[in-house]
Amino acid sequence: MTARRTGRRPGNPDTRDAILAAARTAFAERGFDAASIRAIATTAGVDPALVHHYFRTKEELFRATVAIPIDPAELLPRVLAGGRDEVGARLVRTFLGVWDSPVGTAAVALLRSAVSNQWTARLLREFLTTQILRRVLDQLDLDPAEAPLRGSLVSTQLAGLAMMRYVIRLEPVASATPDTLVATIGPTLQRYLTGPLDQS
Amino acid sequence: MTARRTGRRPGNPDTRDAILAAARTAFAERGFDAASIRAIATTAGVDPALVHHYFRTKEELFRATVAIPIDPAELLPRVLAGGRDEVGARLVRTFLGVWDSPVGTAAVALLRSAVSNQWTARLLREFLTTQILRRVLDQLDLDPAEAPLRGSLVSTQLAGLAMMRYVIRLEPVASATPDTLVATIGPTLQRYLTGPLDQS
DNA sequence: GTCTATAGGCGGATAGAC
DNA sequence: GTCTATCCGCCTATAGAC
Repeated sequence: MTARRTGRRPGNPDTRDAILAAARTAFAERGFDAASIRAIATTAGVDPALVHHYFRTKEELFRATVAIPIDPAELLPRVLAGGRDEVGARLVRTFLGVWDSPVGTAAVALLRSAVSNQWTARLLREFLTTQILRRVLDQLDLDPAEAPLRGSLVSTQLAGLAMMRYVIRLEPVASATPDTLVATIGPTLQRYLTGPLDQS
Repeated sequence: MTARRTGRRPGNPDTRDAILAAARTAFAERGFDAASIRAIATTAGVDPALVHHYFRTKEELFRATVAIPIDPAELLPRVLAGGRDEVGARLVRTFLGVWDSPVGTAAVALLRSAVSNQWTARLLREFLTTQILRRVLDQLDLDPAEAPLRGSLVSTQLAGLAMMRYVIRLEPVASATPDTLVATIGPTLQRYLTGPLDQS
């Protein structure tokens, strides 16, 4: 009776991590459909059959790839702490912090895949609504009648920022400094969250 | 020597149009990679080989699908006419008019494909920069040092709007009336185009 | 113009030997 | 745990008969 009788995942941890890392970049660069298990296995230096051995299906591999590294419960308090008037700026800065980090690879994978694949789109939509938007909106104590619209407006701006900066790579947004984007896009989010909804 | 000795496209126009229509919806719903010539042919009620007969390759079929119906030279004057202070609002309204129309199907196809396919991403990027942004920015007579940033900021907001409304279908943005979106997002574009770039 | 037949490739998944 | 062998499917594209 060893100490790890429960919760132990099957397989050699090193091999498993190598597959996960290769899968993360593959899904981020090509999206769910275009990424192939065979290519991922080659990059990881393992046999394709091993990928199935560890993750059973391509879908479960994708889930393991994107689900692990994003934990909004840890980040959001930092966004919501501090003055209510700077929520927009802090939201942009935190957002960029996640996407510019290694963790952002998983986010790119999710966004890329969500566009050409129905069930990943649903995954993204549910992640947005239940994990991010609801928490932010709850904390800001908004009019319940307006909150959903405010939340989805924020989503449009942040999704577009991610698309242009990390997927399409449109300049100069793709290479702009976080400070520039915080200064320009922060006020937009601020107005979507706490400003008037009709006129600027 | 008939009147149409030159410029006559090969093939039966009806069949050709049926293929084009089927291709437009297929590319819009599934993106370039996932859409198949076989499925397009089935929807159009023709033989797969005919698709190649008319359009040679899948890539040329895609080009014919998205290139024809979008002509910014016709729309942009409407956006730019009138007061400089309402450019943002008119830009949103025109944008929604295009995407909500049948023509918008081609736009969805381009956006969806651009995410999982390099050469379509380049197609979209060049379309944005040379056909849309340059014309708008030129007409507004902006500081040349700031114009590129302003243009790409506008792109982030419009791309995100398209993503959430037409691809991910996040509510309530997906079902919002044009008036609502013009009132909320118009001011954002207005500030990106003519407002201060540092603070709101 | 239209269709049949097929070449030639890559994909996910599985069974079973070692 | 790891790998070989293989099934079975879908794809684009082409040659050539009708």
